Amino acid sequence: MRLASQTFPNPAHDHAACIDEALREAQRICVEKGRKLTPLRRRVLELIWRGHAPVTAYGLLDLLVREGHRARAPTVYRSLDFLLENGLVHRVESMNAYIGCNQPRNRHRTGFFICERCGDTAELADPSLERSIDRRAGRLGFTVRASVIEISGVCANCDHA
Amino acid sequence: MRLASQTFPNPAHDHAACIDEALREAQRICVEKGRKLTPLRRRVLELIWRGHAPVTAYGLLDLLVREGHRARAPTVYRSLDFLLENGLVHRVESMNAYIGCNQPRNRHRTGFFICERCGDTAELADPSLERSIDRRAGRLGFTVRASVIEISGVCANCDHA
DNA sequence: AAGTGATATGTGATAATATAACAATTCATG
DNA sequence: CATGAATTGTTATATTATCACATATCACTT
Repeated sequence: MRLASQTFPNPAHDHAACIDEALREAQRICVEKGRKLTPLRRRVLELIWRGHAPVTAYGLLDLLVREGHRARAPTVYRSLDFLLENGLVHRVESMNAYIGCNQPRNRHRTGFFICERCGDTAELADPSLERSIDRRAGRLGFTVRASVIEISGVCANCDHA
Repeated sequence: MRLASQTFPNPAHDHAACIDEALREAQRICVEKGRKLTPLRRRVLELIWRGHAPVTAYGLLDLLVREGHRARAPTVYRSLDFLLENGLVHRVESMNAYIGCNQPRNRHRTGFFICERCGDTAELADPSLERSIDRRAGRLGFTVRASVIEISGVCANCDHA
């Protein structure tokens, strides 16, 4: 099973399975890397995967506190740092928010299509987009290290609604 | 004369002329639109054009205060809002910073190549990049409203140095 | 020139996002 | 169980951004 679609999630998909697979995959990756997916980190990742929309750090903090965890900002940011380092989540710069990575084994340069209505976000590695960037970088003599590609608009689900 | 290059600025370029042209063009655009480029807004724009690297809002505030202006955060943000609305500056999401727009007459979707060493940034409208995004959006049934494309790395000037 | 409404700016407070610094705890390993 | 490394807790603070309301300025009318 794929972790998450390269398109927008079907509103009817089995999201419990989706979360479950994301957590299993994260666990496997951490084991392989010799990193520890502690209960806290695991819980934060799970909360991020609650939906397919980006969540803010303070949103996560709220969720943790609500469920009785005596957490503060640094706790959340440290977990996020761990998850980011290990490619398990991405930061959405234009929203100061975080979203689960759907292909954590690929050190890809991905882009996000973010729906302004429902918040749902599709992450995708688009080779033609990457080639465009690389070509342009080449012409500039620019060495690419990281790329932020965040496209906002309205997804098909919301457009039809 | 072009407002600013579509490539990285030549370190030897006449930056005073660069600023001057940006301000004249901004003035013309405001007149055409019936908007007022007040002394404050003009000064903020000028400070943004001090260099070719993005500047933060509080960085601008510092500069204003240093030159004796009794400014506070809202003053700066209001000027930035005006300049953004009128396409005279862009916000760089990945840096929480602002940079002068080099083609303020085009309602373009541009991308930024940002040098991590010197901060200098090249803004460019890349039709092939736009096509890639539009094609992908089309396949997703996604309606694009805005795009954030920010590529970080090392520019040729710094790479050779 | 004075009145009026719209626009712009000043000012103090606060919200939202993120990190620093140090203490306490846990955990793997010898 | 002793030890050091990694993780988490805790307090404070830095950074980025907005709100709310007061004041000032400007364009237009009379």
